[in-house]
Amino acid sequence: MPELPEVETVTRSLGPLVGRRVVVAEFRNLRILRGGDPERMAASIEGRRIGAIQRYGKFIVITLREGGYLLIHLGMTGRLLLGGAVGKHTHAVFTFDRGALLFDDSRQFGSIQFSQEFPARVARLGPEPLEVKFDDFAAALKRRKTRIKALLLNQTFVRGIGNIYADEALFRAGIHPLAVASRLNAARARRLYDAIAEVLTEAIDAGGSSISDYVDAQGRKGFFQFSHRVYQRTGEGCVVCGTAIRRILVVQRSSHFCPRCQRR
DNA sequence: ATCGGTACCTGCACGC
DNA sequence: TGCGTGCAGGTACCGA
Repeated sequence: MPELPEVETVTRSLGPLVGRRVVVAEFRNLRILRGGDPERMAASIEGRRIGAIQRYGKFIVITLREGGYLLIHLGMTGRLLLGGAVGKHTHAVFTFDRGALLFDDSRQFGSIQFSQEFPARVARLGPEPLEVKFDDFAAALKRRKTRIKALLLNQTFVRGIGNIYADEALFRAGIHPLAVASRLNAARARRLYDAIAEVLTEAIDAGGSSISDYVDAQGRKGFFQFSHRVYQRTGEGCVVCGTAIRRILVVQRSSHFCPRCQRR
């Protein structure tokens, strides 16, 4: 489900929570908790009010007005829902003075963490792809010998790009997923930089990609999946040249590309 | 220091 | 109908 555009959409849809006071924090599955026992965590959260709700890459950081931070990652299948029924995969429930927030995650790759200080996991991330300067992006590319697809997925390089948007950006830039990052010339670096900004902006405007069951906190689906040009289109014709889209594995992840538009 | 492979979990589509 | 296989938006950890 959630890469930068989806997490951005979810974060925006959490707006109604700002100013609400947490009455009860209930953790029903401890696997998704990071650091610390559930009782102490709940005690730290209960009674505090929601301040800013911000996205850093694929992380959501909720600042509590009386101190502390709630860090939420949606993993592959995590959802945050404003209200609704507790289900089989509901792992946390936050009840507010008005309304409730449920954390649902069938694969349990997501996580919730409380920390008094600004979370180190977020501090370690690379820059936002929509904020990084081209010169810094190009210079960082030059320093890395790994394949470009792997690098785009590396959250310490840029934060927020996942498998869908890596493939879509590489297609728009005409770059093969196995191209070596340090060997991309300035023109190709520029095309990639622009393609990343373009695809992420379009996807945010579309409310993200709803591949299976992704919805924002108010249950709304995104529709950027209808604009995917290569992702999960293996065997279908390229929208530019008609050549069949191919799928290969790069660092154990599916990579979809057009063998004609994205030459090595 | 950087890189690639693997583990972590559940659900679904598919072929037999 | 059921069973096995492969695949799925994620990160963290391990060894080379």
